[in-house]
Amino acid sequence: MTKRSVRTIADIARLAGVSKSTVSRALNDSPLIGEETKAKIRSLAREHNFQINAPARRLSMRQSRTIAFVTHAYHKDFSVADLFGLEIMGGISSGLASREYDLLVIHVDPNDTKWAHQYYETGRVDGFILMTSTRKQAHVKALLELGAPFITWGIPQPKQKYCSVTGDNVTGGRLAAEHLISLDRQRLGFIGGPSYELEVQHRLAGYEEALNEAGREIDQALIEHGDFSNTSGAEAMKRLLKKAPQVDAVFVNSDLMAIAAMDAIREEGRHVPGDVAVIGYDDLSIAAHSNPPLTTIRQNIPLAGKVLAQNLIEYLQTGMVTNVSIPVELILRKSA
Amino acid sequence: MTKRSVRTIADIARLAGVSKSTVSRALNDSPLIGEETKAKIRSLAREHNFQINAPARRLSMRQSRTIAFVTHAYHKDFSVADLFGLEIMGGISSGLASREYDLLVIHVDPNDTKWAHQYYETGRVDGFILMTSTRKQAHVKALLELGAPFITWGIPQPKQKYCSVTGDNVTGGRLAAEHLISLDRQRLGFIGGPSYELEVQHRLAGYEEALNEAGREIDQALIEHGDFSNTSGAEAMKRLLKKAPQVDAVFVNSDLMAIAAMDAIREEGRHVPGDVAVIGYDDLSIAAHSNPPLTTIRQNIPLAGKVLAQNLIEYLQTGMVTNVSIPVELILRKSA
DNA sequence: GCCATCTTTGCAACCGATTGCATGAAATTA
DNA sequence: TAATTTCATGCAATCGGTTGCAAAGATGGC
Repeated sequence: MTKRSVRTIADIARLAGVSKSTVSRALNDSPLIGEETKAKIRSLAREHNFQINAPARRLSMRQSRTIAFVTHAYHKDFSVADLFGLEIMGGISSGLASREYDLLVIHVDPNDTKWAHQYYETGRVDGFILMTSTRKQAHVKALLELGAPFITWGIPQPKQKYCSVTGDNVTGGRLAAEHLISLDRQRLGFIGGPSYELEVQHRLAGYEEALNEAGREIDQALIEHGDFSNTSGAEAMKRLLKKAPQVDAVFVNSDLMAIAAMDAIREEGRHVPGDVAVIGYDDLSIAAHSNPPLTTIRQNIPLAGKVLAQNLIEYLQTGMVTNVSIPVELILRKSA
Repeated sequence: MTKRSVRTIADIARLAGVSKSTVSRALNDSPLIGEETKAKIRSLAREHNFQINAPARRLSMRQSRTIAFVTHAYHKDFSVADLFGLEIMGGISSGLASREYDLLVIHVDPNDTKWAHQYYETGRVDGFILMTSTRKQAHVKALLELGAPFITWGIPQPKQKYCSVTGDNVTGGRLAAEHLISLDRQRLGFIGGPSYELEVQHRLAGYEEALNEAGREIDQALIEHGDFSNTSGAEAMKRLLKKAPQVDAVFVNSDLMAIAAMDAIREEGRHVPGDVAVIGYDDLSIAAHSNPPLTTIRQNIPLAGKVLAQNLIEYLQTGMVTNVSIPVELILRKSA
C-alpha cells in the first residue's frame, strides 16, 4: 500500500553509491562488475523489491520479449482448433515464461491484412506462433513478406523455409490402423479433416501403409472427410454408415469429431465398440470423459507447446530454422 | 521485403519539414496542430506505412495499454473454468482491441506470490482480469494490497470494493426451476458447484424462490455439490440417484457437469429427458452438440468478455468502480 | 498603426533503461 | 621503480516517443 520510493535503477544507484550503469550491469550479471558490488546491489534490489521497468528496457534493447499467439475469433460452431489451441497455450506459456518471454494473444479477423505490421513493426512482439486455421497459408505469406519471425504448428508448405512443430502424423495413422487390425476388425473406415491438409494426408498415408502391410485392400468408399468440427464428424460418420453399413471400425482424425461420430453411431442403433470400434486423435482432456472413454492417438500437447516456444526463441536468437515432429502414442480406453 | 527507411516520427518530421513534436501531435490528433499540417503528416505516414514504436510510447506515457488475463496451469481434469475461459477470452480480446489495448495471458502458479509485482510494477500491464479459480480470493487480496487495478468475473466479496462483472445468477436459478416446474416435473434436484461460491449460492437462492412461489417444498436431500469439473458432475448425479431415485429433473450448475450427469443417468439405465430432465448452465458451444442437445441457461459470454474489458479500462481512466450483472436467458433444446 | 490575442509550431527536457568508451586504481612485469 | 596490463566503474549518448513552455506569425479591435 505504501508508495514505493525505489522504482528505478537510478534510485538503487543512489542508495548503493554507484552509477546507473553499474546497477544495470550488476542486475544483468555482467562480468564487468566486481563480486562485492554485485552482491550489494542485488541485496539492495531484493530488499526494496525492485522491479525493472519493462518498456524502458524494451526500448533500449529494441526487443519486446513478447510472442504473439495468433488465433481467430470464435464462431458458432465448435472446432478442434479451439480446444486444442487452449490446451497448447498452457505449454507455450510455460515454455515462454521459463525464458522470460510474455505471451500476447491476438484474435485476427480473417479479412484483416495489416495485423502483422501492427504487431511486429510497432515493436510490440518479436515473433508469432501460428496454429492451424483456415487462413494459415495467408498468414504465413504475410509474415514471410514482412520478414517477421514465426513458427507454425503443422507441416510446412513444401519449398518454404520457416520453423515448425508438428505431430508425427504418419506414425499416428499407422498406430491407429495397426490397433484396429489387431482387434480383428475387418472393414476399417477413415474419417479425416480436410483432404487438402498435409496433416490429414500424412495420417491417411500411415494408415494405408499399415493396411497394405497387413495385406488389406484400400477401399476408397470407406474414406470420408470433414472439416474438424464436431458436426462434420457426425455427418461424415452417417455418410459412411449409409455407404458401407458393414464398417466395423473407424479412425477419426480428431477427438471432437470422434465423439460426435460415436453419438452418430448410437443414433443408428449400433454399439461402440461392440459393432463399431472408434479411435480418435489428439487426446484432448475430454477424451477420457466421453462415453465410452475414447481410445485415441495422443499428441503430447504440453510438450508441443513448450517446443513451439523454445524453437521460436531459438530462431530469434540464432536464426536457426527447425522443423521438428513430436512423437505420438496410442492411448487405450474403451472405444476401441 | 525492402527494409523500411521511415521508422520513427523523426523520419516523418524530416520528410514533412516539421519537428518531431508536431508529428507526434498530428498523429495523436491534437487540436494544437493546423488542419493542413495534420493532413500532410497523416498522408505521409500512410504512404510510408508508418507504425509507431510501442515501447517508446509506453515508456513516455508510463502506461502499457496491456491487460493481463490471469489463469492457472491446466490440469489433468477438465473444469468448466477452462472452456468458459476460452470463450470469454474472445470477447475480452475484441473489447480490448477496440480500445487499442493488448491482451496478455499469464498462467499463475498457485504457490507463486510475486506474480502481481512482476507484471504490474514492471509496467508490463496496466491491469488484470481475474476469472473464477480456486485461488481467486488470494489473487484479489494480492492485487488489493498492491493497489493494482483489476476486474473479476463473479460476485465480489462483501465489503470489498473492486470492479466486477457477473451473470445474473439469481435469475438463472429461477429460470431453470420455473422451466422444470412448467414441465410438470415433481422431484427437482440441484447439482451445484462448490457451496462456498457466491455464484452457486445465488443460483440456489433463485431456484428455491421459484420453488417456494410454486408452493413446492425444498428437500435438502435433493441438493448436491461438485467442484465444476465434469467428473464431479457425474459423481454428484450418481449420489443423487442413489439417495433419491424418484428424482425426475435436475438443474446442474454448468454445462460440462450437466453433460457428464446425463451420461451418469444413462449408465443407470434411465433416459434423458424421459425419466430425468436435465438443464445446464453457461451455454458453452458444446452444449448444442451434446447428446441429447442440452437445455441450458445461457450466459452471454461474448458480451461478458466485452464488458469486462470495457469496465476495466473505464476504471483505469476514471477510477469508477462498477459492479454489473449480465442478463441470462433460457435456451430450450432437447434435454429438458 | 499599435497592441493584445489567438493559432500554430519548435525547443528541449523527460520517461528508464543499455552500452561504447574513457578513466583511475590495482596488479603484474621487466 | 617505471611501464604495462587488468579490473572495476562512471560518463554520456541513445532507444523513440510525449509534453510544458516559449516564440513566431496571423488576426483583430480601437
